[in-house]
Formats: sequence, structure tokens, C-alpha cells
Amino acid sequence: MLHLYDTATREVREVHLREPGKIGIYLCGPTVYGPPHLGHGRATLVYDILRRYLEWSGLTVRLVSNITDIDDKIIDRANREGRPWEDITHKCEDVWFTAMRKLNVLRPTDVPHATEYVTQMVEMIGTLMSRNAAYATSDGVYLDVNAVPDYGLLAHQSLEDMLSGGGDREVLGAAEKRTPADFALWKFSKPGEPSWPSPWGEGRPGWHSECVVMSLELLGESFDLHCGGADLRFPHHENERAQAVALGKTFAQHWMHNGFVVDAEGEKMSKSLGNVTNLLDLIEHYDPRAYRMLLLQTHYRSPVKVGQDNIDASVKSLAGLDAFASRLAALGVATADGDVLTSFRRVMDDDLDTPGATALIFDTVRRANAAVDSGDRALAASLAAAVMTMCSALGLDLQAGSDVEDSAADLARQLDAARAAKDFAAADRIRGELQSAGYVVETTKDGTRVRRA
RNA sequence: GGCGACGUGGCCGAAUGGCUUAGGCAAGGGCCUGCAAAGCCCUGUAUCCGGGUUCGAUUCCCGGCGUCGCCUCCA
Repeated sequence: MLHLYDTATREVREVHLREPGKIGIYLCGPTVYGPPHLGHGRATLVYDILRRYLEWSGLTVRLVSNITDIDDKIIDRANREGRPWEDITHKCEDVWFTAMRKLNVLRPTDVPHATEYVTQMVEMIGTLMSRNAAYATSDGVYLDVNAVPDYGLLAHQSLEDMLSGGGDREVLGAAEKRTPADFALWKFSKPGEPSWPSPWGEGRPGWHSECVVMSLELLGESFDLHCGGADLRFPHHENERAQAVALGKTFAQHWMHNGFVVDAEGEKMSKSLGNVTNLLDLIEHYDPRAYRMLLLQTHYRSPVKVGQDNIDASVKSLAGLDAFASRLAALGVATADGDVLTSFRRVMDDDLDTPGATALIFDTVRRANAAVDSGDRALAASLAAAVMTMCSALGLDLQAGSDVEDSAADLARQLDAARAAKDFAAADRIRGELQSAGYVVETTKDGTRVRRA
């Protein structure tokens, strides 16, 4: 059974399922106001790997991941560029899902939009008001964090400690708030801004409310797992939880957070630092599988450096796996080796130990290659099947060289003929042609094999 | 100021109180090959520093140095 580190309890523990065989997961999705960056890519890849693995394990997974399509940053950009805000959110969402498709990230089972749940959010805020956990000021409605006894559970800091720190940061709306840590549930709109009606005045929802409403509505109370990037731990997740607690509802049973993407100097890459490397650039310039490979070789909670050397190494390791897939495709269908798959489950169930899983894959590849060389085709086929099964469970599609053009296949046959005739000058010339056409050429006893470089 | 994470070989990156080693990339040697490619076998250099606990620490504890994150809206 799956064990994951739980941010709330700070320990690796079993993920307890409300309903055997089913898991409900909420993943905080993007705010659609700009191109996705590497951190977005990491989070979606990590949870895509989790989701695929769980489905492969036989669980029915309901993965709810929101799109935040109303937010200050969206409004700012719309004003700056003189465009309708919906124009920005629609376009950014398109770009987002196109990028995710290229990364082989499955679409979540549910993709709720914040703007579709404004009515429910207004209702929820009303309930919080009636419970005296929220109050209105001149610029909006705020949650009173003192209504939440264990506020700071995810931040692992007491309210007092949090308030004592923060240095020279500006606290929004501080003058009228009961406590500086109180956060906006509803923001009154200025003229010309997108707005929805509410009992307290026209406005728009604050950032944290949508996830509470949508997760509780789609997954229900005490749903199994809540996920997101480590930067969302506080304040976003803390504030989601605070609202649920203030409502008197049980929220997520388990909290999972993935680590940051850092640059070559080890600093977090984020928009606030202005050193973003765009996810779109990465998947345009490199095999999109390379990022998945890199993340698989890193534990999801560790920071990961994304740089030239790292990505190059992943591209090369993928080439080795592709060569393997191409080589072993000829062995035909076999039952995957059971011991290997048992080991695979063991490492994956241990806090999603994908570095262990990739080590297992490479070991199995080596064993399968050795079995081919020693003539044990049955063993090779069953090990190869295990490799393909594991890669598939991780969303890593190996390329077995099926996209070879007819002309290249022709040249490969000519190359064999030339070698058979010991016309090595011709053979070398043909190989050169194939290589300059972008193919890797392997001449073997069983004939020449070509695949895309 | 408060809370927390981390410092492993040429690079990336796991694991671990001693027992057999992570793994990938790079490097060297060998086998195979007409030559390559792919593959197989073998090899090297490592656990930030100083104390402590221990028969024994890279692993646990303390201190130091260094890097990073969070402390109200960034995946």
C-alpha cells in the first residue's frame, strides 16, 4: 500500500483511503496569466507520475485539478495590455494543456474553473460570516485566523511566531484587519474590474476559497490526498485548510508537497525572482520526455536543478532506453517478470521512490541485454516486458523506432547487401547517408537496425 | 529575528549505525564488430569542518561553516 510523506504530520505514513480501491486527489493547478514555467512542469509531472502509478496499481483515481481564472495578476495583465481578461485566461489555458500534452501528462479527471464556482464561494463566505469566523472591511471580507485553533499546522509555525517575523514585508489591508495574518476571502472590485454580486458588495473571490469549495464539492469531506508545490504549503494550503476548519468540515487526510526547481546556482526559480526558464522553451528545444526522466531520477521532495548538463544526461539515458526498446521489440510479447514488478511496487509505495524505480529499470535493462547476449530469449522477453510495463506506469513512452521512413529502411537493406558482399566502402557510404538523415545505425548479425537519433 | 531543509565521487542524484553494490551521465581498460553503433564485463576518485555517543558513523547528538526555502497571495 502507498506510503507518502505527510506535510501535516512530518512523517511518511500510509495513505488511508476512505473507500477501498478508490482515491480522491486534489491538485492545485495554475493561475492562467502567463506561460507555464519549469516549476509548473515539475508539479504536474510529479502528480501525473503518481496518478499513473496508482491507476496502474489498480486504483480508481479521481484527480481534481483547478484552473484559477480570476485573480489580481490576470486583471493586472489585462489592464496593462488593454485586453479582455477572459482573452488572457482562455489563451493561457490552451497553452497550458498543449504543453501538458507534449509532456505526456494526462488530463485530470476534473478541471474546475474558479469562475464556475463563484456562487458556491459566496455561500461559503456567508456561512463563515454567520459563524463569526469572517468579517467585512472597507476593501473586502477576511477570514479571522483566530477562529482556527491550529492555524499554522502546515507552516509548522505558531501564529505568534509567524506574526513576529516577516521583516519588512507589506501586510495587505493591515489597518482594518483583526490580525495581520487574516486573509481575503472576497475582494471588492474597482470600477471596470470583473465582478460578481455578493451580500457584502460587488467583487471577486480571494485566491484560497476556490480550492476549498471545489475540493469539497467534487471529492467530498475528508478526501484522501491534497497535493501541490512546496511554495503552496503556506499560505495557500494553510488558508484552504483554515476555511474548512472554520466551516466545521474535515478537509484533506494527507498533504503532499513537491520540492522546488532551482537554477544552476541553487536558487529557486520563480516569477518573483525574474529568472524563469520557460517550460515551453524546454519542451521545444529538448525531447519533452527528458524532463520527466530527470524528475524520475530525483526524489519528488528534493530540490532539482534544471540545467544543460542535467537535461543532456537525461536525453542520453533515454537514448539508451530507446535503443533497448528497439532491440527487444523483436522478442515479441511475454509476461512481465513478476519479481521485478514486485520490487517496483515496493520502491514506489515507499514515498514514491522514483529514483529507486529508475535504478530498477536500468538494472532490468542490463539483465535483459545480458540475457539476449547469452541466448536466453525467454528471460530477455519477460525482463523486457517488465521494463516496458514500468516505463508505461511512469508515463515514460519508449520509442522502438517505428517511425522509420521507407527510404531509410531501403538504405538499411542496401547496407546489409553491401556488407554481405564485403563492399565496405559502399557500406560506410550508405551508413553515412542514414546518419546524416538523422538516424542511429546499428549493424548486427540479425541485420541493420535504424532508429531516429 | 522565528521555523525548516540540505551539504555524498568529474557532473547529477539515491541509500545507509558495520554486512554486496544505488542508478544515470562522463572517463579508462577489455570482449564483440571489416570499421562504427548498440551491448556485455571490469576499473577509478566520495560522504563540508570540528567535537561527542558507540566496539564501529557518511548515517545519531552538539557546535561551526556554507547553500536554500518559508514567515500573506509564486507549482
